[in-house]
Amino acid sequence: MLDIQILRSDIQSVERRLESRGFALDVARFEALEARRKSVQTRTQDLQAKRNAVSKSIGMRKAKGEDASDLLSEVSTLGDELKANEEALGKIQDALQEFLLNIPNLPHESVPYGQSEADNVEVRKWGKPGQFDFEAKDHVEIGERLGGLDFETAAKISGARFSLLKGNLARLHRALSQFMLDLHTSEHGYIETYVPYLVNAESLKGTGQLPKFEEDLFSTSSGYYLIPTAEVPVTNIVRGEILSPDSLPLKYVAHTPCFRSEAGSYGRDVRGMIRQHQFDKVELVQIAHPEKSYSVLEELLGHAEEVLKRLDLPYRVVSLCTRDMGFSAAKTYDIEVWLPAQKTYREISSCSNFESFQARRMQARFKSEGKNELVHTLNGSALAVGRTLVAILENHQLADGSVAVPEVLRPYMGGIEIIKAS
RNA sequence: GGAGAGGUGGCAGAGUGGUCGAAUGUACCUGACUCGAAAUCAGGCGUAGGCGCAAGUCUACCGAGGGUUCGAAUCCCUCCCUCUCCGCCA
Repeated sequence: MLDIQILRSDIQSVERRLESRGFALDVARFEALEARRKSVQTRTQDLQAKRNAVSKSIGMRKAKGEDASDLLSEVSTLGDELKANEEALGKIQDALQEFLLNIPNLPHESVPYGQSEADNVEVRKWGKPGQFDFEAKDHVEIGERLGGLDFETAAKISGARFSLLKGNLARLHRALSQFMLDLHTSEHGYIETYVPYLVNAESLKGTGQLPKFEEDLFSTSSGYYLIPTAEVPVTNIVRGEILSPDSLPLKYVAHTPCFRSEAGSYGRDVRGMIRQHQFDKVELVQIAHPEKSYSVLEELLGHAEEVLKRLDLPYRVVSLCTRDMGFSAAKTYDIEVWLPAQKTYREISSCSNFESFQARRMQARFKSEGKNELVHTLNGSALAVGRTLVAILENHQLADGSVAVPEVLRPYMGGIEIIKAS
């Protein structure tokens, strides 16, 4: 959520900056709501002040045993007008709140201007896409031949866009998340967390998924939502809190499943486990001092990249352009891993600085020289586990259809070096 | 799931219709005393918002949301959460 003060003071520049990300700010509507708010609020508060003053006098007279009937008749005429004003004010404030909740974040000045994915700017590349002296197979074929990847049974159990892993591939999947958690806790200084996978609407509003993106979420009959990312429960740890400045930055890591209904994505990535209703992710979250958040973003990005380096997976980092960024982000880097079968880089991580956008929704603050100031929130996948599994199968495949296990994972795999068909 | 007890400021804890944004204690900040610290004394010390150049002033907030009343922390309704006991369960 944006600070309403900047809409009041400089709406033109807000409009311009939002236009760069394809959002048309309804300036006229805002100004009309504000004008009405101002007059109704002033009137309401005047009436409240008057009522309070008279009521207080009534109390004082009654305490002395005096008659107060003149005051009672005086204040009774206020009632209807006050009630009407209070109701009107409530409606205006709800409308303003809804208006604000549906405005995306302002892009940081360093974000490249662009219309689509094609305008994202490559920041760096690491590793060389492997050369295969045989036809590189995709992960579906590799996995099915290894007997560890079974979409048909997953479809029977649940439906489309679910997967079933077995044997060494299931173990590899577990090894990946263990490895990632261990790396981030022991070398990068994150605190491991275990969090709820079902959350309330307030938390989703805090991180920006609600009210605008309800259709992307799965929900339960009892009013809970399944988390679309660990960002939601982990970031909401600080919702409504006032932190001490020396506790910053808070660094949390969580391994969770993520559930996305991906309405509207039908037809995209229908094959394989690239786009699923359920996938695992190891997520990094930092709660940072506003002055430090951009150096924290670089650091967090580096932590995600480190996973790929240790797994020996070629990748590149791109800075998302204005139109490609998510609703809540001020700046986002995507990490894309090389997939030999598709002969292209595909997203495997997304690292963002939300500045105070989520913090304002959550009222997450810290004490700064006696005053409360909003924190900045950041997060990044490090990494999406399912897609990492895909990348390993494809990049480390061997001519005979087996797959080499990256060295750092072998301790988690009971020393297995090669996954062969069973 | 059943029965009961609760939710008040950073913490503890008063307050059951009126001058209560809220006693008191404690923590914290400032000042005095001290070479310094402790102790003591004095003052300050919640959040969000409106109006105002400012000084300031007004409004709202006692788990959340409704209601009764001239007036609600206090009464009524709904919901959430915590604790105790029982049941069930991993």
